[in-house]
Amino acid sequence: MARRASEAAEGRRRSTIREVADRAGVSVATVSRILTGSYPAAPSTRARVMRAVKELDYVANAHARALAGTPNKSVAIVLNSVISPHYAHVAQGVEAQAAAEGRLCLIGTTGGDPERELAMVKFMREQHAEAVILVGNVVADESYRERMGRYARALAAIGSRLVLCGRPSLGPDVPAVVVEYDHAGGAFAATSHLLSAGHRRILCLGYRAGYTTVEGRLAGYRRALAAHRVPHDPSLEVEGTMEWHEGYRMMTERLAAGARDFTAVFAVNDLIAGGAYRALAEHGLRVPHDVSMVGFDDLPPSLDLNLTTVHLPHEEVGRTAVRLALEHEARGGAPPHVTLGTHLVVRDSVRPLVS
Amino acid sequence: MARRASEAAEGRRRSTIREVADRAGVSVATVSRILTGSYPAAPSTRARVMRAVKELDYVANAHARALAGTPNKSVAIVLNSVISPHYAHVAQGVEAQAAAEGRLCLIGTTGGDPERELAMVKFMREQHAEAVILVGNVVADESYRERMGRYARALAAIGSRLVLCGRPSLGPDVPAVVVEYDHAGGAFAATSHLLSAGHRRILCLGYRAGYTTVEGRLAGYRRALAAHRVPHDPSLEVEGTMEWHEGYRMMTERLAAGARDFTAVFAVNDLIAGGAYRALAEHGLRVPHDVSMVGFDDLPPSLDLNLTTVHLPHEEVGRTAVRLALEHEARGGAPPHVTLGTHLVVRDSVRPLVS
DNA sequence: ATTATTTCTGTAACCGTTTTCTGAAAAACA
DNA sequence: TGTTTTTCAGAAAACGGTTACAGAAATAAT
Repeated sequence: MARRASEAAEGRRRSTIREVADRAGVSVATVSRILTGSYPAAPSTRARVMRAVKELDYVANAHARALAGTPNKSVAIVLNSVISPHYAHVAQGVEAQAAAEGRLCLIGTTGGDPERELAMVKFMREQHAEAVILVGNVVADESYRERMGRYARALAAIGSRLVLCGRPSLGPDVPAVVVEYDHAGGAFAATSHLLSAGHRRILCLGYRAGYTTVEGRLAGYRRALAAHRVPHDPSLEVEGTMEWHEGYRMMTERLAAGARDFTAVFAVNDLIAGGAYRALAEHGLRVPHDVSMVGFDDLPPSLDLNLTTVHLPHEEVGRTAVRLALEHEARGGAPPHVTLGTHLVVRDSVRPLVS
Repeated sequence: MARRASEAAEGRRRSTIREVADRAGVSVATVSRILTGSYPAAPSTRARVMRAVKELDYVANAHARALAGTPNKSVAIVLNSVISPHYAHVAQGVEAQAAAEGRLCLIGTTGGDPERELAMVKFMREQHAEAVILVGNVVADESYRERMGRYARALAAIGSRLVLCGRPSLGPDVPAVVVEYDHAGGAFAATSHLLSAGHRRILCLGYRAGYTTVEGRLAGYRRALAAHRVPHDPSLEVEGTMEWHEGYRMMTERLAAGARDFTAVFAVNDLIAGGAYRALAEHGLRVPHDVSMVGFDDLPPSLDLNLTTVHLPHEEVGRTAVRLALEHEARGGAPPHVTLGTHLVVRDSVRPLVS
């Protein structure tokens, strides 16, 4: 009994190409050639080899194969978490494009911790990933910037690529492909939409310093206000993270605090919008009848809430990241930097302000 | 110019342990020992080696390392798609547990195609994954069953594990770890909740033959009806896939077809519930005032809709899958089979029926 | 029947590590 | 100082494939 357990623990060796060769009565070279299809073999030999493969349930050792020449093509994606719908959609795009280009997809998460992200990049480099795709926000201090720069250059030196996805470049000395969204443009459009409906007191939910995507969205919000000559009121910008319960908290606190001093809400993402929506409902306030609202992301919750929101091409960003990285790997030159456009999806969460 | 491009295309070789050794004036063995920490080295030697490593930006080749002994610990997850929140949560659990146990996480998607799933399993076997975790539904015919059985046995023979996650066993001759949900139990609870509120005409949205999770949920629905001695009416079971727009379609068609012949809805998942919700709203019907509703999954949309639903421990399933697979790998014996419980989360989408 | 081709298969070097075995130098002891 | 023990570092053999090179067998050409 104990023996059986330890036997299982060790795990019997998997069969090797040599065993296949012996069983088929040929050399390992012949087996290799037949399996990789790199050279025509006599039909009878081929049949014998295939039979041996089947009988032994042989599969090649990807590590050995990678070592010997045929590189094991793969692409790595590193993100905060898989459960955030935004990241999930990007990951889906990456995976799809990677599969389409015959690449395996390695995945790792960081929980938003820059240290873990750096460790992941190093790890993926060991795995010989052809591209390491970093998705989403981090707060990047100088030490981070410098170390990530080293990694980027090291990757570039061996024909691999660092890709920054949905975040800005780290500077000219950090050779990385960048695929960004036009956060500011989207926020400008969303806020303008509210302003055009006559709203002037627009609550902005989800401000947070250091997070570049949020900062971009906030900038768009402010620019729109300025363009409509609406004075900027800092008290309308509420700080919080990009989660449902934070949206709920921010709105609940605001309503509890006293007078309702806004007629519309710009949420920096749909999750926040969802939480705020519920908080409003609990205070008997309805969207869009009592309060207008726009979100950002166009992820599933906005469909349920019938929310007007800014559409981001999540999957396309993932696909583009992979495509550009592999193209650039082949072509060389300066790493491309693209900004993908956004557009407003108008549903039914905004009403003209009647005063 | 052309030269520069081709130079980039080839990608200069990455530095090897030999180059580090030469630069530090020691042998490769010493470098290896210092880097793996497998043996104490003299401080001065150590310093020289570390400096060389830094200067060359050296990282070990994971493939060579795996080949030479230290196996490259990894766990593979294979799922239909990453964007489905359910799969995303499971994937998160898998990734978290894998990281906690010091494993890399390989990921692949199949789009629900059994052939692609089989190919993925083979592929992951080549990569020496310690566990291959299959998540979610497939329609399994006899040929699939037989081939997957072969793979499972081949994996078992080398001390690796096949894990079926959220789907039933393939039979006693297919050695696989199974981590299931109690779909029927959850559906029983959800339907009973509606029945206890006095509802008798309960629409079941999302029936689909061959999909085991759906079949389990449907069975629970029927069992609850039987337990309350409510006659079974097949016309109340509407066929559709598990997506938002399908929920919308099913409900829209139902309402367009004529009389409203139900007072409550049991959606086989929250996405369907969300779509149905919107369709109801467009017909001026409100949840829960006019129609009661329960969903299944307890994923984000249910929070936005304030939906009473069946909670599934998605992440826990992922974590359990990894944990059991690795434990079993170490211990041996018969592969474990666990069924994780569910519970009803009561929010505000059900009202007692007043007749 | 020879010779010249063509087609197929075997031998062996190599990919970049880890690790066992062994030897040299340094430290501890007498 | 000579001997024994301990520390540290090197040489070389794996690991499991691919592939350049060369040789044998089979076919085609003379």
